[in-house]
Amino acid sequence: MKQYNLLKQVLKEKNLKCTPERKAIFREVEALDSHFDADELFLNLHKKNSKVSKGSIYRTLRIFEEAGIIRAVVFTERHMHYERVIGKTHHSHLICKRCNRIIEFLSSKIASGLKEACKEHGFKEYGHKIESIGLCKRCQKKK
Amino acid sequence: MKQYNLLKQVLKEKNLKCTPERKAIFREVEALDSHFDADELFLNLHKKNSKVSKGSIYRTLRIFEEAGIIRAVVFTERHMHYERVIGKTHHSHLICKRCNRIIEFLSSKIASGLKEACKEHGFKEYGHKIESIGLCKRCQKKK
DNA sequence: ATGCGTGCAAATGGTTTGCAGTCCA
DNA sequence: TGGACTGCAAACCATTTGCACGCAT
Repeated sequence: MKQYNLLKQVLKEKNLKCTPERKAIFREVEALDSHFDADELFLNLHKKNSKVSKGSIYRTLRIFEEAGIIRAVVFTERHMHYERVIGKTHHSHLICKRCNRIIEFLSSKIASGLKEACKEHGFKEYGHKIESIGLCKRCQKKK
Repeated sequence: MKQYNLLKQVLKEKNLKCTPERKAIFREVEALDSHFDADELFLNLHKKNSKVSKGSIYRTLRIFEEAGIIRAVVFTERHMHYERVIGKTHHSHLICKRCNRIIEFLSSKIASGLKEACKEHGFKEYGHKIESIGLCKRCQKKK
């Protein structure tokens, strides 16, 4: 028994259908607490015998992103990464260039600074990403 | 007579050669005040009869990015965008989802919030990107 | 001289798309 | 029932790479 209420609501708003494939992807996204990409999703789903095609995954991820269920985040490599938005606090990222580790953090200063800027420019914000690139503590010591 | 001192210094540090192609790309990057992508660079250079190949442009952009001369910024579309870092203040972006306009802004609150977070996690920052996605003033009125 | 850098073109690979069949609503 | 979805595979397209030649050092 799963809570697909949110999913159904989102899909209904956009006049889209609630298919088993979309449910499976939604379930998997909910289960993942860290960042993920299309390929991970594909592999995870296949391990669980939900054989959703790559095409459908890409199509669905776009829908979920537009609906604000997930957001695109890191682009160190050449493909897209996502993270769930729903049920997570809005945080920023420190990304280690060496080991690719991602440290999440919260900052009220940054949040309020951003809010001020939006107000000043009459900008209506949907979401944001804040990413610092550098070396994590561990990797600094490595040389 | 151009100032290639910075370029030469950067290249020497990495044991790389200062070729006419790299000079041309550097000159073009200096001339551009707004964001750009590899293709724009390619077209601009060809208009000016500097026939640098796409391959070399991509190779050079990577070098420049690693050297901190430029940085990668917006990814609304499926290809990479860059902006010059040298000679520009460190700013953040408000990106309009509808018209793709980019508003640059500065915030000391955000800067200090980031600095705090780095300190707290022992993170050595090389650079960061701060991007808000939403609707600009003009596009909000459009409907 | 010599080996790094370039142009060119072919290869890559994540993502998109067209199509025919399937299946929610 | 009928249009929306899916799987599949081909198409896309920005970026990367291999190679032989050319030039900076």
